[in-house]
Amino acid sequence: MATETEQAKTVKTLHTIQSEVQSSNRIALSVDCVIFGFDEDKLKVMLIRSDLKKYLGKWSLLGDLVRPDEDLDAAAYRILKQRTGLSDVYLEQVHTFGSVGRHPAGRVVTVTYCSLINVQHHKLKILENELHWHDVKNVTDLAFDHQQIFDTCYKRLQKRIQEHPLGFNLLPKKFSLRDLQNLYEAILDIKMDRRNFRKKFFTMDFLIDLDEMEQDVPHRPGKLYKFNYEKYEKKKKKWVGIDF
Amino acid sequence: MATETEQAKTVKTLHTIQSEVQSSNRIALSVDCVIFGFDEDKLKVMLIRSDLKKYLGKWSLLGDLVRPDEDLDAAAYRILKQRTGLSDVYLEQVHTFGSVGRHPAGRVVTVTYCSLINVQHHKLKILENELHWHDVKNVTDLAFDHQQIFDTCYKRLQKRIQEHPLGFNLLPKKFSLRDLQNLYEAILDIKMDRRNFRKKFFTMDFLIDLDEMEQDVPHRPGKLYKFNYEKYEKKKKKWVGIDF
DNA sequence: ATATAATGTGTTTATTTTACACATTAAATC
DNA sequence: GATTTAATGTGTAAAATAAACACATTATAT
Repeated sequence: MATETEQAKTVKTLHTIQSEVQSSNRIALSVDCVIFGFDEDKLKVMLIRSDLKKYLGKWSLLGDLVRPDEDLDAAAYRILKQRTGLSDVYLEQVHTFGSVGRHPAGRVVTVTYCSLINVQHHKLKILENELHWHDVKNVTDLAFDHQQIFDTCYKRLQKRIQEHPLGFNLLPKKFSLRDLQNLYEAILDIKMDRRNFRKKFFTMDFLIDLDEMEQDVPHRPGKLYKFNYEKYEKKKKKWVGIDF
Repeated sequence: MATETEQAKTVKTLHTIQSEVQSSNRIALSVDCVIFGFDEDKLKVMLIRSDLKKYLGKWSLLGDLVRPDEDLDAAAYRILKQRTGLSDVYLEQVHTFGSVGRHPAGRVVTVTYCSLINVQHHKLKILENELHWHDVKNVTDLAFDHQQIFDTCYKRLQKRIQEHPLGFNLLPKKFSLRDLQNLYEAILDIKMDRRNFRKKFFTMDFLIDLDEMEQDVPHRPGKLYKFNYEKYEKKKKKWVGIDF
């Protein structure tokens, strides 16, 4: 750490000093997106092949520099639009990574976002660099510090899906309870009791029974549901208690 | 948003193109710290008076530009060391704010950190600009977008203190259960049942009974405890279930 | 028609949370 | 030094939630 030797001699607020917001103090800023999808009952992440010499052949996240006149979130949306063609997607800022040596091209601080998309709703734009979906179970040894970034985003997703109705962004509008359970089991990498899982969601009472059945399934079709966002927004939990 | 009109014509990975990590694309990057303390059974936050014309007289968070050769976390520790003199403090990155117009001096993206310190362990360095502790209940109308930043960090604290043993960073090493409950009540802004609160913490079994009593209290003294970090690290919860 | 492999449903038990009351202790007061 | 005071310290019953577990039902495939 560079802090130990430094002590406040002259103290100024950052916010008083315009001259410091200068070229010599500026840093390249990028956005990296961890784009999750759910397909064949597996959680997938979108990766692209790096063609930077140092990381040749390795997979990396999708990112780009933030433009000087562009909001951070807008930059993340731009990446998503470019790569998936989708505009209305779930997007959440997760963490900013800024180690001095994280990028071989120089100092690049990256703000990372987690995105959830419905793989049915988009067609992968394989333009170059082999844009691919990868099973999250096989994601290892990414380029740059992207493994760390991916791990952080995946853990965040695992946590948040338990507390918020994010998962529905990964499913079709109409889904069966089996689909939903498969999603949770894939993301959390656990098995759950089918009966208690159903009871849980029925008790929460945020699913709308569409009175439709699955089509073209090899066995007895299940009922289809959609998520009731309005009701959720009204009745969602404030909070709970102490538990660690 | 600036994204809607833009579609991928040429697609390149950020990470292939060194020339783009250039001056013209660089952005000023700052760190802002929301430093919390607990005193007189109230949650406090450290603020400093802004002397920027536009926000003259308003309170603002403590921050500074990140140096080109400095890790993000190191920059945050530097601020803390400068302002509190403390080195070993709880510090957690919370969110990065990067709206184009958020700073009057130009484009400044700020990575915000939440810090928890024990007010007993440090002496406030009132060097200039009236560095002060403020009751969080009276924090309104901060300079810049600092109100939004503060709100975000405070909410994060409220959430995390329920799931992780952060709170002990705000207390003296030895504390009574009453101290602990006052802390939780102050941070969460609720009242809790004293008996159930005790039962909760005794059941978790992370408190070490020091066989000492409070001194100089106006009524019956309570027992003193310290937090057992080792035991917590071994036994902490993996996770729970679906609940929203 | 039969076998198959899933869906759909309910009960029982254990655990956790909530609500609530009284005895105990040290300091402060008279 | 006896009394009052304002806390601490403890326990139990009821309610809500979570976990464990089994069988009937249905559409498809054979």
